[in-house]
Amino acid sequence: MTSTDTRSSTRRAVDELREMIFRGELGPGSSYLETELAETLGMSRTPVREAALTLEAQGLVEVRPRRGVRVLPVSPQDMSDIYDVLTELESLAAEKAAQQGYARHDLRVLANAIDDMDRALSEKDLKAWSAADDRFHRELVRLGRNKRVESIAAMMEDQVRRAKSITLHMRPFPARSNQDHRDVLGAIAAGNPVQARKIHRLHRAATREVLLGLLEKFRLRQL
Amino acid sequence: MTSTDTRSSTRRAVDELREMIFRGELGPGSSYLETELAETLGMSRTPVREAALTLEAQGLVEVRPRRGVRVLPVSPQDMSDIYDVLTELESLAAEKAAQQGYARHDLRVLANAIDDMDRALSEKDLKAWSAADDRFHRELVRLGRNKRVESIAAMMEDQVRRAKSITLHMRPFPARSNQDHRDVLGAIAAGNPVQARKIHRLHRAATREVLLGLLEKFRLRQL
DNA sequence: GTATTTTTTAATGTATGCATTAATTTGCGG
DNA sequence: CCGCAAATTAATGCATACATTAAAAAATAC
Repeated sequence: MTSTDTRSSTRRAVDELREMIFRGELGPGSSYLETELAETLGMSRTPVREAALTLEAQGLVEVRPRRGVRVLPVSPQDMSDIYDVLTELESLAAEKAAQQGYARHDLRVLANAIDDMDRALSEKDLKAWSAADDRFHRELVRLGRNKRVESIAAMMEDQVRRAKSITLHMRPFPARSNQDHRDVLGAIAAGNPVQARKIHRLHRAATREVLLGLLEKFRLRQL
Repeated sequence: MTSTDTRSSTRRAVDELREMIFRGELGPGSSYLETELAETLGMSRTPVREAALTLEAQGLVEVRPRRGVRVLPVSPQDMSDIYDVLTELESLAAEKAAQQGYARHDLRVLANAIDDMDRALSEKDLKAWSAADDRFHRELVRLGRNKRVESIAAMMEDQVRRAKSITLHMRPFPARSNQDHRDVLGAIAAGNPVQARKIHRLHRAATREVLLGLLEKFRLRQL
């Protein structure tokens, strides 16, 4: 574990800081000095600075001269903006995926994710459901075959990760959700781009409403 | 000019390298060692490295260990991907802008850009036309009031900047284009989100087709 | 007690040095 | 001559040092 880590220090810093942010170990809104972080990660400031710049570009932190690296909190407005972007880009991906002429075989990751969600739901395992849901969305985007969409969607997902995991257990049980997933898969398999886009857009819009409603209901101004 | 530049070296490096990339002084596909760039910019490697990371996150260069900083070329596939993203996000912006209830006054930057395009066209000044066109699109996105969309659209525009300026003079005279702009403006002023989205989407899709057609016609595989 | 200026502190921005290691060149056997 | 191994080169990754300067604290004036 110590000797076989071939990653550069900068890379390690990026990976570890990301995880710490996702786990909430670096609190949203709090600031950390380069020196502290370097100390924590057991390396010098140089790779930490480079990691901070990278994370800033990914929209996870803000580097403020002399005030340290600040973990960006996510407001309801941010959530709204991000889900709007995801809705557009994933709908595009669904449309494009339906145009690729994929065979059943190409769609099996998607199908498996749907099955996993069903299973997780029947076992009331929200965490597993959420993981499978992410897998579905990520694979859908991948099938759309647009590198920019892939990386932007990944960035947006990262930005809402904390907020999603916090609200996961407040959500109404996502029973209906999987029907949408099946319909999207069906439209893609049938090579129907218009339908794929339309269904997925509605699905995403619904998720957005649920999420934003929760933030409102529980007065979550900052995540 | 020397004493009043308050920007940090890293910031200067980012700005100057960006400009050099846009102007083609750093050729697409070519690589440059950190040392060379530092030499060129008259600073040490540290800020150059940081700038390179930033530019990498913006999708303008690729940092390859021991092979230097490579200016990313843009392929027809890239153009296609990027225009798809811009089409989606700007259409969203147009829709949202139409929902904001903007008064004539709020839309005057948009209106001015349209007038500038007309003027530029009548004077056959393509460069001025292009600048005004960019202004129109940037302002449209701004009016959509979504920070993520703003920054993503700016990134995508940067990535195609070189390619656009190269193909500018190969394009058919963009005479009809401004009617679309006026219609979008009209739909926003009228508070008609559906219409605004629809028109803008068609407008963008048309631009996309023209651009991709040009790349095909002139066999531009790499820009 | 509050506002203003001065002093102090400390975090950053940048340069530099050096070990590491990928890439290149050289040398050697076939 | 060609393929492969050893030696060399050089670009990077990282640590470190230090000047700069914003922020904080202290001192002073009001």
